[in-house]
Amino acid sequence: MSTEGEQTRARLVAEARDLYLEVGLERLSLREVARRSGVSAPAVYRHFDSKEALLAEVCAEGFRIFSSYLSRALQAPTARERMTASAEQYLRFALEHPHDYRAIFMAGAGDGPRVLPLPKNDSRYAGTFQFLVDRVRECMQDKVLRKADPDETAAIIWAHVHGLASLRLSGNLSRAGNDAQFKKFYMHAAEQLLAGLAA
Amino acid sequence: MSTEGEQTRARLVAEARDLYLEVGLERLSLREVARRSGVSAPAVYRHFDSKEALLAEVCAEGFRIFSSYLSRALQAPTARERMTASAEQYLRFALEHPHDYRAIFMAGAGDGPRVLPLPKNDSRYAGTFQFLVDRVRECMQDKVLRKADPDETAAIIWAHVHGLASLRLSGNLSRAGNDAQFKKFYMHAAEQLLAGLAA
DNA sequence: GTCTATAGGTGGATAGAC
DNA sequence: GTCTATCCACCTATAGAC
Repeated sequence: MSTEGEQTRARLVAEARDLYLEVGLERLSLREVARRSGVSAPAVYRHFDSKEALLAEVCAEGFRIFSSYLSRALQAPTARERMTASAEQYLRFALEHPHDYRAIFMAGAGDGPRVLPLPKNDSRYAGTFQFLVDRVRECMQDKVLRKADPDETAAIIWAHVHGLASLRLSGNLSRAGNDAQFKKFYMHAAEQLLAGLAA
Repeated sequence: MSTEGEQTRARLVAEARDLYLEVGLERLSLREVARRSGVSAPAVYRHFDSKEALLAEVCAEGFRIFSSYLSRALQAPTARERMTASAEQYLRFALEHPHDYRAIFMAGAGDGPRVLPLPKNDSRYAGTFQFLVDRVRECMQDKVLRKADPDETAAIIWAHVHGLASLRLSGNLSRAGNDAQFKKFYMHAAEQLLAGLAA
């Protein structure tokens, strides 16, 4: 069971998430979140230490959704299918949750000014990379991929799917048609990449 | 020769650019640009209609630098070398001008809220894509690349280099070592991609 | 073309009553 | 835990004198 306080907290996170999906993290204000949640702005500070703490919750939710997409790829029977399914799920997440994808993988990082509450070296990024490395190792064991440094091969594959997702969300691959046509295109592209990496 | 007014205008663009390289476009304020330029904030409006107009100049400068990188690739003697040199110059630009690369290719676009003054369907993006398509056509004529839809092949290559650049700038390919090591890695990666697309 | 002064707004965060 | 009231910093942009 949940106390009223917990309900308010959950409401705040949900409304913050909705607002973030509308206007983006940078344009999200605590005042508006509070207004939509039916409480006053200062009340937010009874549940979160700062705006950043609230946004961290919003990001965490996005990451959980992302993880659920990736984990679906594990149900495929063979190593090769798990590999292609991972790429497909990754791109599906990007297309179906563009704001989350943007926040997680396209937002400023590195030496630029940080807007998001995701720390630069968040372990969840390493987890994503490790997931791909594991899929690559499986494929190498099954001689689907050529034996090589799994980290390097995983990086190449990640760059490939991230590049497709990122350019698509930026509107620079609009020539590829609608999402259904784009999906067909990127599965075709994935096959060509695998051909270059095949055993 | 240049009037004082033109000098002030140039000074404003230069200082805006410096500030943008420090704090990013979102955190750039006209007040600070004016302060650094040695003029008052309202004076900016004698040279630019709005903040956006000033930022458009800053972005244009980044695009000009980007173009100068790409054009260097045209000096290579063969189609295949022009192709790989294009990828190399693209990635060099991203590594040597990370803020510009971020502003041009990684910033919010598509359906998200726009921060930058670059319009969604700016012709300069189409120009970048066309440049790659031209390189691909050359390679197909020289039978370096397999005959296929040049647009599709160019998109795959662009996604590949953009993915590498983007993940690198996001800090997600830090395992690849320093920039020199990373450069070696991505030239290696490019070879593997070309192998998959080769005739 | 530049200035001072200011309008008019948004934002995060706090104080203190209840 | 929630409220009202408020502080303080910052922003873009304009008005009008010089």
